[in-house]
Amino acid sequence: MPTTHPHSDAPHPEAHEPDVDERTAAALRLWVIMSRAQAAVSDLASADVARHGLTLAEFGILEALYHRGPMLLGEVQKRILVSSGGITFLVDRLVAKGLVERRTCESDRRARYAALTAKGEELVRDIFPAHAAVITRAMAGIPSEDQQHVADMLRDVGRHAANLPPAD
Amino acid sequence: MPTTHPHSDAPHPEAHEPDVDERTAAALRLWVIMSRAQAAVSDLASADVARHGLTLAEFGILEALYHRGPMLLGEVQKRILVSSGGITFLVDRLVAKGLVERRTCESDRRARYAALTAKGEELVRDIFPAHAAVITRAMAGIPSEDQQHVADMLRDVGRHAANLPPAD
DNA sequence: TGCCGTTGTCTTACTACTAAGTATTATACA
DNA sequence: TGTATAATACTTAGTAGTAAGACAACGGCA
Repeated sequence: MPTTHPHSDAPHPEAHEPDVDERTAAALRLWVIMSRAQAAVSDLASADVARHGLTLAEFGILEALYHRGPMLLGEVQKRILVSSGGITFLVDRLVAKGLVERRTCESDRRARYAALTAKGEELVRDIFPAHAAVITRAMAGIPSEDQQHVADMLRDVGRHAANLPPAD
Repeated sequence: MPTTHPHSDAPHPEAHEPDVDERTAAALRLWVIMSRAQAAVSDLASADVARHGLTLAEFGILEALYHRGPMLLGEVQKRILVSSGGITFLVDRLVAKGLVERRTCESDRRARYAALTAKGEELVRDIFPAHAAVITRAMAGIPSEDQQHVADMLRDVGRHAANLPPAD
């Protein structure tokens, strides 16, 4: 017998069938799912660092400085994917919190380094392990043995997208 | 002979080795790569819809309404992943542009539907195919035959992250 | 019926950024 | 050398959102 749902799933008369080929439909589905996954993990990570009064972007800077040592503002900017004005603003905030200091660059007087203060270093040491654990647990949705492979493919997506003409 | 790089890759004295196990390191790498891929595709998609004076969030609403028909604001909100205030604001903007209209709900006088106007419908019909093509090309970084599999895994990451306790 | 917790939208105040342009310094070249 | 171009950080103004809460209406229950 034909089953009938309590909620009608007949399409609304004002709805339109998506008329795309299966290849396109698969890409669009993947794009939506990737965005949702990224947003979900991002929310989780944000909530985690927010407990310490930090933005995800701020934490990213601290972590980069912790693991790489002092960096030029422009280098940090490229790593964190933030605008030029944004990096100035973020570093300002971290300086105000006493976690980061600016240093002049001997060989280029335009450039400034950002470096962790002792307090900043201590903070990263304190919160990094738990933060890494949160991310790791979220990412456990992908089997450990597949993670490298997925990462390789996603890296390719990033490269692909970055090299695509903005419009054509 | 030992090759020497022009740029020293000796770690900076103020840098710290990340002391995490390989499993954690892999998860963190994947997280960074996923974020970058998402950001790159998002930038591309934003630039594409910006040519028509739209935000990505605005386009998402239009597309959802086009393919599903009129929806309650709350439904749209869940689909677009935006705050409750945000959906009001976004729909306001789309109404101001003449692309969307609000309709009252017969059975619940609190609720409002959002529905495309003729102009909105025409706009989606105009720009959706090219937009889908942009996304598809970016996503081509992942071989077509792997896309379904990757989508399944990422969906799991999203579920994982959403169900994880905010902090523990 | 009248109350109470819930739901759906909207309002207000705020925030974390971006975009665009400026000042300064470095670099390449005639 | 002097000049044009590029790179680096910063400034200012603006924007797309969020968070918290108010208000109205619904639905269950005594």
